[in-house]
Amino acid sequence: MSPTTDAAASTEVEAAETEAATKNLVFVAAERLFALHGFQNVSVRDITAAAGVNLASVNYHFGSKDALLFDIFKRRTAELNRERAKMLHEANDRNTGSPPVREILAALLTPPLRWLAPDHERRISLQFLIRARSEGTDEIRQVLKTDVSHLRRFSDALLRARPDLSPEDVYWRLHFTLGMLHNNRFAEFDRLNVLSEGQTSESDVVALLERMLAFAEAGFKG
Amino acid sequence: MSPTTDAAASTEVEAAETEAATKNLVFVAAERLFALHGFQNVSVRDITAAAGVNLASVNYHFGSKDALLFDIFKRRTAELNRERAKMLHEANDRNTGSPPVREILAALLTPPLRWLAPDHERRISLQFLIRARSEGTDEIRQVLKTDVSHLRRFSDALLRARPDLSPEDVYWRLHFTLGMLHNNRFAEFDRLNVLSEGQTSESDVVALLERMLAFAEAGFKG
DNA sequence: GCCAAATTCGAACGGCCGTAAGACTTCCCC
DNA sequence: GGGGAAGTCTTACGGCCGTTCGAATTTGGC
Repeated sequence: MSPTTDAAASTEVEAAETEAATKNLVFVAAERLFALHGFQNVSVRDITAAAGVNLASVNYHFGSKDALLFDIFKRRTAELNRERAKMLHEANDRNTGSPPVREILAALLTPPLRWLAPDHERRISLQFLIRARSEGTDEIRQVLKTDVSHLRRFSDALLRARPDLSPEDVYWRLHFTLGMLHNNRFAEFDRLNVLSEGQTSESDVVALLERMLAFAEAGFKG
Repeated sequence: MSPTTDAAASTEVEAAETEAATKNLVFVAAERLFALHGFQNVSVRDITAAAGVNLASVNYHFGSKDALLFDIFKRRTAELNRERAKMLHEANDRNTGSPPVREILAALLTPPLRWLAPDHERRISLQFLIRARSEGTDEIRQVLKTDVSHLRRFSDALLRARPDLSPEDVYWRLHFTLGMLHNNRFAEFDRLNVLSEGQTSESDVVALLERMLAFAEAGFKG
């Protein structure tokens, strides 16, 4: 930012995320590059060049490249989980007793699929999260393995909705449902378009959510 | 192999794969390391050290590290697709008219899940394939996107089994089913064990196949 | 047993990487 | 407006990377 500290500059509408300027520039540029090309294929120099900041900024503001990745992962995961928890909570309020399976699954799948919409502000964040889940550092993988408190909310809810199922049944079906979700990166959509010879114009994420919900709910019905 | 060219050495049961000795050592070591640690995290030096061969072997026998990866990918993909095609063919023979959905899905899922068995010779190959699918080079991703002839066999079969479904329905549900499958790397199993607090002793792949088939079949029933 | 081709080997090259050190600038509070 | 903290900049270090080259060695046909 140029040294013009005019008071008029405060009229900019750039939302709340403006704590340290360059720290945020790095954060956003890194998230985008990681999401598009993968962690290992993006260098610190790529990030700082894209952000228009100095090379040393990453290590100054985040400590290391690994720590930067972990920072992005933690923040976006927290955001996504917050939206999911809110929807699950609302489903609980809407229903006396346990919500039906479909509403529980909707609370799990709707937030990430909303993010996936072409014009959504968090579209790149979801791509980042999906990638970080499989390509991330050992630290990230450790968190995914050990911190299951978030998922437990959903498995508990599903167990209450379907007390006839064994916990193992619920865990596996939840696992399958998440597999369906995590498979939705860009390339796969393309494959779909090739398979269907372009007959489908379904970049419409709402329709995709409906398909996924129907499939997963049927899987739980069995 | 030591220079003992005894005729008795031919009694070894090492199957067919013995064309160039070191070329195969490199192939096997690279597949294992790529599967366990990812393409980017394994150096040519790691591979040749694990294989017990000279550093230059990779470039001499395969041309480059990328070409080595692509070579492994091509061979293992062909093997897997061959087994799937065989099962689909047998399902066609078993049934007059079109095979039921379950048998088609079984032809798709059984081979990779068989490979996943703890003592199976191709266990590491499947981990490699799952990893290459998401972390591979642009060349691999290009093949996955454009070469859909293999998957088309299955979508065609499913369309014949369920002529009431639109092609789009079939494509998406097939996509979901593959997502369930591709999500089965090692780490995820661990998460399952944590979630279920160790109550499940289900490293049994047969039971996993049954669960996946039931879930996917139900998804297609809807 | 010889020769040419195929393979293996040791060594090194150029390049990009993450990170750190130190000088310099900006900001803010007293 | 002086001074210390916070941030930015330039520069470079050490290290690992994929690949290559020419020499040494092994192999296979005659």
